[in-house]
Amino acid sequence: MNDSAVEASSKETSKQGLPRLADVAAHAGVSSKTVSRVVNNEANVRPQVRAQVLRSVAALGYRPNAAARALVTQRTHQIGLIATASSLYGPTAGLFSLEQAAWKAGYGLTLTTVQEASEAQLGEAIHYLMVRGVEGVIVSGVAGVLHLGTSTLADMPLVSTSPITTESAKHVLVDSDQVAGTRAAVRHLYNSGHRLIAHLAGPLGWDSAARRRDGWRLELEDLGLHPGPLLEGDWSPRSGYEAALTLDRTAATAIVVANDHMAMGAIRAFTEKGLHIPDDMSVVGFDDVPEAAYQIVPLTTVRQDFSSVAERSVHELIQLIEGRPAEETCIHLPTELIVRASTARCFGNPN
Amino acid sequence: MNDSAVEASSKETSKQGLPRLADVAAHAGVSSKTVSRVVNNEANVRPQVRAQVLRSVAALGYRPNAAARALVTQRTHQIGLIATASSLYGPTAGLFSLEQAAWKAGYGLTLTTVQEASEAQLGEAIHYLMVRGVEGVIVSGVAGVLHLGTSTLADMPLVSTSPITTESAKHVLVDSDQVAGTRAAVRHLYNSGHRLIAHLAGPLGWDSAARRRDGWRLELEDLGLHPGPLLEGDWSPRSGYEAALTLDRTAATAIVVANDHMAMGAIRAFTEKGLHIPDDMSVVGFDDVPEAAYQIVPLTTVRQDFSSVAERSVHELIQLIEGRPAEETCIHLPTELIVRASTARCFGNPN
DNA sequence: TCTACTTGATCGCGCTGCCCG
DNA sequence: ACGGGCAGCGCGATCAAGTAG
Repeated sequence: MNDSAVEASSKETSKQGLPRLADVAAHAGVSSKTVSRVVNNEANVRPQVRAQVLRSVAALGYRPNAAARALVTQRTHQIGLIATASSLYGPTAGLFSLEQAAWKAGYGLTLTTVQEASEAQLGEAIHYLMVRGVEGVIVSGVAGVLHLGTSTLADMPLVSTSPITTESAKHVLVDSDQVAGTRAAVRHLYNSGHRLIAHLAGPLGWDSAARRRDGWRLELEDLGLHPGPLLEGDWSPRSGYEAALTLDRTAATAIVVANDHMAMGAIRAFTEKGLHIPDDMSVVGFDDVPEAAYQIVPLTTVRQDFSSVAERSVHELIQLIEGRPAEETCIHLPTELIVRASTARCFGNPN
Repeated sequence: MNDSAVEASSKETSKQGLPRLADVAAHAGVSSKTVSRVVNNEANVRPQVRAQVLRSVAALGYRPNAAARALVTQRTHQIGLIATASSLYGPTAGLFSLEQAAWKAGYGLTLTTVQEASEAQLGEAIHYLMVRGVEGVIVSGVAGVLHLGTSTLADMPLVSTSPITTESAKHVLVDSDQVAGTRAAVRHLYNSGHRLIAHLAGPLGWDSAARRRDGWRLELEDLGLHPGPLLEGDWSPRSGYEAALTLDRTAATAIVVANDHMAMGAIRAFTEKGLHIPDDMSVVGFDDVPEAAYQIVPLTTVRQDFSSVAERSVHELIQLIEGRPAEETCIHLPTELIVRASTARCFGNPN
């Protein structure tokens, strides 16, 4: 049997039926303050007493009441997460890492969603979370640049994957290095002989989409090349398919796509048009979703490390919450180019 | 000593710097109880007074303190979500629907994760959530059958996508009708002339995987057919790829795969072995992930309506929380077979 | 006696429920 | 019909009191 059995014995009371500090104290024959000391791992309790209290805690299945504790300490150890309501791979991939990192650090996660990154919706979301007592906020996978007007909002520790206009020492950006990601993709294509390199961007209202486009353009310029056609999708496979259908086959020999799912749609479209991947068209995705490696044409892509972003976000946020100022306010984590079979040497340009 | 009465006419105080009920009361020139009435929309407040209080609330930017309120009312309007830590499409797809449904109903969502569906981990997770004051729990995307031993756990309103052994009027199952899903897939293949129909299952420790396998087997039996080979993966594209590699090409002309991502891996494997999809092998997936329609061979699959499952789950949970007993304890929502290009008529069996 | 350690009584966090005028 | 006083939810903090060396 379980020695820490959670069996409700007969005596203790509480409106919820859960045992309280006082019940443990009575059971252990000490004062409630002593129980509090033990529960909070304070010093200056005799090992004997501590052990006895611990035994009573286990016997009664006592758990401290978070509301009461929050009321008196003014601390909730809760983090709020604001996400855009969508099942995009990127935003959801880091979610559980976020929760686990928070959990390890002793924080809980309260989730809320917004439709768009307007100041109004963001403000509403943050207030919603403040009412619930969160001590900091992570904004993940939200479209644009964040504007936070009022002082109470600016005072809230906040980590975001999008840049924030508000001047505040309590705001930090943590994200993959999008620019470096598409730069690497372009360089890979260039080294394979491609000179006409298109880009299929995500919705350019999203900061991450804009930054991926910038990386593509910047690298091309550094290479002395003119940017190829620029298309725009909405992250969905369908939009990738539709955008790729509009691409003139003579306009590019390769395309950098802003995420894997649009890349899959694009490959489907190219295939329908009779182009062979990669011989007639090289395609690079972004994200490295799990199925990317197992497409009929395994996808060359830029891998993002979503867990690292999540863990770093939680880490930085907790620093902020606990009053340590951020050392860097913009943290870009590396991406990695994964070369598979959707890119090939371009023989049109034997370089 | 402390003339705490009327110090705060226009200078609100509180440890967090946030205004309290008493500050609003002072500002509006009423008692704090009256402010409480207004904030909680209680009756018996003159419109004039109500308006004045509302004005003060707005002027001070007052938001009620959730911890204090929870402490006294024993209600938090928080729902806990227990999920398995993984970025599987299914579990995450319904997540934001869950949050939005909860939000609409006036509840917040607290997230936690478990590694496996053991009683110990689940009990731990539920306790973690109880401490945080959740009034009900949704268990989503967790592997096996749930065993909840102790009485405090059995008393917690709980909605799950997995069956629960515990006898409790407060536990409800809401999920897609997995059995009907794979049954429909098998029937579709049968109607296309297939007689050798294999199954690539998810990890059979997962209840949903077991139920999908059952549907496959049951339909086959109803059709008077022997079940074809049964393979098992772990939901990942890689596992689908590896499992499909082991399938003897004479053993089946079609395969029902327990999710789309394994189906993609399987298609990749078949393609490598020189089989053409769908001519040499028909493949049916499960889920209808967004990219399924945009594969080079668009995937025939069984669509699950994750938002409906999520919304229904929240609905049922709130019924339970508010003391209305469940009318049904097992709710299965319909799935839909989406026929695309990965299945074709089997000419080996001209039927 | 003094110091170091250990324990307990009392109060109040911000809010709502009860009961009163 | 309307508004206010007061108690107390469960916990941690303060400070005083107790025990041993």
